[in-house]
Amino acid sequence: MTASRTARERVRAELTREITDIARRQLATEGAGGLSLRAVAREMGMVSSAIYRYFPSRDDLLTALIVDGYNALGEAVEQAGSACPRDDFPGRWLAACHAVREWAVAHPHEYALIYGSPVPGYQAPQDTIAARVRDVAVYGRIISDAWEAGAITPPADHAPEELERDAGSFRELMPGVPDAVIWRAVSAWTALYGWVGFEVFGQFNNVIENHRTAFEHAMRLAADTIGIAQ
Amino acid sequence: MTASRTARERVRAELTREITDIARRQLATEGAGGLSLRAVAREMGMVSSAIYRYFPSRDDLLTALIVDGYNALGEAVEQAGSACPRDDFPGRWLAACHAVREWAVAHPHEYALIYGSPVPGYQAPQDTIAARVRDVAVYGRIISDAWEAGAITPPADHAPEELERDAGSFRELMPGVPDAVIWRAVSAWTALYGWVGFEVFGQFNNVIENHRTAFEHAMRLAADTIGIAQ
DNA sequence: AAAAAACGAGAGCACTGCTCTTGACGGCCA
DNA sequence: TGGCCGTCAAGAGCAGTGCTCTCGTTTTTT
Repeated sequence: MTASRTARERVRAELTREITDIARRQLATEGAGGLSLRAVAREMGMVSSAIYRYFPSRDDLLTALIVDGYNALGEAVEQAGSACPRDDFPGRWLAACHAVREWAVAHPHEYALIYGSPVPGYQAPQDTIAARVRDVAVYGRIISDAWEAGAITPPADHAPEELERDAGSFRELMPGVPDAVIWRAVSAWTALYGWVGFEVFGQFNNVIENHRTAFEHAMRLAADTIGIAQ
Repeated sequence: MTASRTARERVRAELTREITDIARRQLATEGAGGLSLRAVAREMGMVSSAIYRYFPSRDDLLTALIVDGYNALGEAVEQAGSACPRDDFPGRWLAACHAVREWAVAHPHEYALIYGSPVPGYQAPQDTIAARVRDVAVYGRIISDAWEAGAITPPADHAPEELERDAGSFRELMPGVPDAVIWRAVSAWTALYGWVGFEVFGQFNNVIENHRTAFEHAMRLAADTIGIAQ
């Protein structure tokens, strides 16, 4: 079966990959709205209708790029997290934060695709949910590791009772962690992506210059909120 | 001069307003990408080229909507902030937070326009910067009021020296407030808009149900970070 | 009343996503 | 080896978009 694949399926896989590569380049320069199937076809020397043999619609091509984006971001965060000693929880936290920020700054349009406003008329298919949690899983692991190791000072407050059910999805990512810490982690999470979004989408233009330093300071404050000893 | 205006300029103002109204409705249903000059013209019973007498390009129409959005959001936050007793700083903070969240949930596409990923190829003109700071000015005033009243516990840490210049823009919004508090406020600010963005853009779908309660809890934690006594 | 400015309508250009049909090529079974 | 079926690129075409230009008409100004 591999023999039969070699001929046709191999060139098909190659072309599919070439399409996504060109599309990703277009995405990086023009943004999601400027992604044009016809332009991709033109750059490949194909006629536009031929692209539809590989991607049934523009949204399908976009979906492929989104999944790639999730995986690329997730991989960057995973690598950063695993580069630190396992018991250096502040270090792992900061490394993961820097990873997502640096990836986002390097790939602003791809970041916009996965964490920005949803592109109009586009509905994320189920294929994406597997890859979309790779980054948050890293944060969850850091926090549950830290809690297990006693490196998180238990907060004085506790979460509102109404939120007991809502914490369910997060408990799976942070097993054993009490709800009060979970909600503090969620809050830090929103601060992280809120900052990155502000920076990538230009809200900090002409306001902040030392982006990295300011970001790290903010993420230290976020770690404080969680209770990670620094 | 008002007499001469009445004839032509009045119908012009009326038509301009009608165009933006229809465009805003289209924006609310289709999103920024689905905003079509031709569709607006069609709905007005005009021919598409006539629209260009009122807005030189699609981007200009979009800019008008963006400015309107900034003003609407800013007004909502201002009203919420002034509805509280002036010395109830946690109350003012929470009210302002709820205001931006509720406005964003009620007008997701408009929120996406002003706080989401920038629409491709669109460059925000200078006209917008006047209206864009109305909401953050409210936060700045709450915090500087609170600091002046001694209602903020001075933080133990201080900000990195490198960030002294970067804090400049924020100092104007929070006169008299020390840098350490400023950066805590910025961090809370990113947590606020990070949360709202997550909720509006669907990252919390199938994850959180009691949005309002969870949001308020997170904003209380943010107030803690700033040091606002609750 | 005459000149000037503003206006709506229409045609047209270049572009988009997408569909359908046509002809050619390549891998499979007899 | 020969036929056959599926896959493929190509082309034409449809409906839609932003935008430009011109042409009469209407309104304002001089």
